[in-house]
Amino acid sequence: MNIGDVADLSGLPAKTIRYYEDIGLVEPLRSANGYRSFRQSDVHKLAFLGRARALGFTIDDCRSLLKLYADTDRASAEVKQIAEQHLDRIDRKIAELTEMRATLSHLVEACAGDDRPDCPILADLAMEEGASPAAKAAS
Amino acid sequence: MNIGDVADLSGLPAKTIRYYEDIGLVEPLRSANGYRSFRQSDVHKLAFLGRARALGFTIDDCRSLLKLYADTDRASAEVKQIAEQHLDRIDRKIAELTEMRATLSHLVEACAGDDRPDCPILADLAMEEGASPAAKAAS
DNA sequence: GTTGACCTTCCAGTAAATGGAACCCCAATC
DNA sequence: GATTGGGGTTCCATTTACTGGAAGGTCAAC
Repeated sequence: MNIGDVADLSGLPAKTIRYYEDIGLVEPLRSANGYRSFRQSDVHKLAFLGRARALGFTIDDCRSLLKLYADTDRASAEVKQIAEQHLDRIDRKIAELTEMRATLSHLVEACAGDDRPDCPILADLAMEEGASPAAKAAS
Repeated sequence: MNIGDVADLSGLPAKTIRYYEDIGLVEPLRSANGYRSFRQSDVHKLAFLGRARALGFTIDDCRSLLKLYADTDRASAEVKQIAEQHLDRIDRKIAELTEMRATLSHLVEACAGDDRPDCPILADLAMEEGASPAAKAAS
């Protein structure tokens, strides 16, 4: 199978598939004309990668997950550990974004958003006197 | 003031401050010995940048915000628009992460995490028969 | 035989820093 | 006076995970 077909099947852009070969995630064969020639197993692996990436796993995680998938003697604990660590990363990120969101939405609400120059958002960023209480609390 | 002092005052690493000069966010003077010489206004600007970055604004947003801050004839609407767009970005990101989190935590819960090889996480990524209902629903 | 859709490689760029090497400056101490 | 230590300087490479684009080879069809 050529790269275009695999792209369609796996949902990954051809460019990304080439990149994945580059970094050693897949190793397609080559046809006589130099075209990459993908086996079913390559397609399967790429789809696996697509789903892992969609869940936010890093490429490094994907590498480990693929290795574990190939190893029928694996302990599910190893897989679970990777997933749990990723879950932690996600939770931390969500917490961070939620905090940003809270501060930012207070500021946005406080801003008139008209043609006058007075702006609590800028005032907060500049730590001016009279900036939002939230800003003062955080300082 | 030298870069080290400014780093302490603004909370930004010296390396980052140099980077910000590189991309034109600050323009410190230079002393005779070639050292950067920061004015109060530079320190203030850097602290502003630190807070804007902490709220997740992009460097490009920061550039715009600084420009607006400097322009006493600005309309607060312009500031608010930048902030609202950023709020949207944050919301989208949170939504994305929340979805990942949901799927992933289901999988993690379903995984025994012992020394046996059977693993719903891998099964889901590989779209094997018997993978989680969530995975099937998503397909 | 030439068009058009494929495919190839390689180089550069993205966002926002960060790490490190090699080297300069300055004050204090032996 | 030499050296040590803690600043500072520049420049280059690396990070993450691709993505865009240029220049060119391949192949089936009209």
